[in-house]
Amino acid sequence: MSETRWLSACEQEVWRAFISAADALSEQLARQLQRDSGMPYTYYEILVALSEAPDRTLRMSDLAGARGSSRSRLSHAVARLEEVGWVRRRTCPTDKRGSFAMLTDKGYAALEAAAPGHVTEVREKLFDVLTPEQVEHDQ
Amino acid sequence: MSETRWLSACEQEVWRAFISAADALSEQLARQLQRDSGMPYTYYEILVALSEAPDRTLRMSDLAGARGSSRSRLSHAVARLEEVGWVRRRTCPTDKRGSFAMLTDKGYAALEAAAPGHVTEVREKLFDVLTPEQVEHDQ
DNA sequence: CCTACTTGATTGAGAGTTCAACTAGTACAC
DNA sequence: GTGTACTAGTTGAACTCTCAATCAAGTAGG
Repeated sequence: MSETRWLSACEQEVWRAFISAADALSEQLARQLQRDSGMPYTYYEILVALSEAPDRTLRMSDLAGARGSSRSRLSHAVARLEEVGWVRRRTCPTDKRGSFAMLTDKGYAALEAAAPGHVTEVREKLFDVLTPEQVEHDQ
Repeated sequence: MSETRWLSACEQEVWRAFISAADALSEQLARQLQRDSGMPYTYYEILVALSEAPDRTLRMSDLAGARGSSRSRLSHAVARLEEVGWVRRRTCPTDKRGSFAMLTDKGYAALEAAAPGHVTEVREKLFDVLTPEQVEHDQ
């Protein structure tokens, strides 16, 4: 146990500004999605990942791995998404423990409907408040 | 309804990198606090805000306003914090609708115990991976 | 073969958040 | 003063997330 390296006043300021800005941003985006499209941000991410996969299908573990999500979280989420008919599960024929999640047409439609509002929000809340130099710098 | 201004491939990359980094960071910090001190990050923020207030006391609405928290969330949170004895409520004598939240000695002790681990995590996961120039730039 | 270990995924309980009521007290106008 | 609107805060239900436990299926080692 070494001594704690406390933050200087300046570091604390940077830190608090950063975390509160980041939190505020992701909260606003989550709220917009929930309000306008009835889905949490994490579900949107799942739909996006599936929509970009071949056959709109991914193994559960790959889907969990892609986002930093736990298996358990994903399992609950996909269960919910299956309830609303946006995703369907299939068991893997070669490894019977495994499970595929597949985006349904209905799910794809839901994603298509949600995307414009979300992208617009990302623009307004992130890119429109950054200068092009800042974007370049972040890259 | 105007046309959606979609993100360019480059913008999308910046955006995804940003959001996943920010999420990963705040998740790690939240996990560390929960694991080592048994409190969620939002509760830690409440304790910090109270600890910095005169008499370690704040009106509920001020406490909610300081962080971007909803009244409801704060109400539930303070109820929980009262259960574990870290915070006590007092009604406001001049406005009987109002309510004060006050950090108890036990709550202050819990905060003191949690702080070193949290600050160390902030250092390791944020400042140690940034160059001083980057910190300066962010400021 | 058969036990032991690992892996893919699910389940359930407990906790925090949100949204929409709802209570109670204050302010302001007529 | 009395009705109306607003403000402070709480409550309950629905939902998501986490953690630990569990199950089922594959993989080794003897």
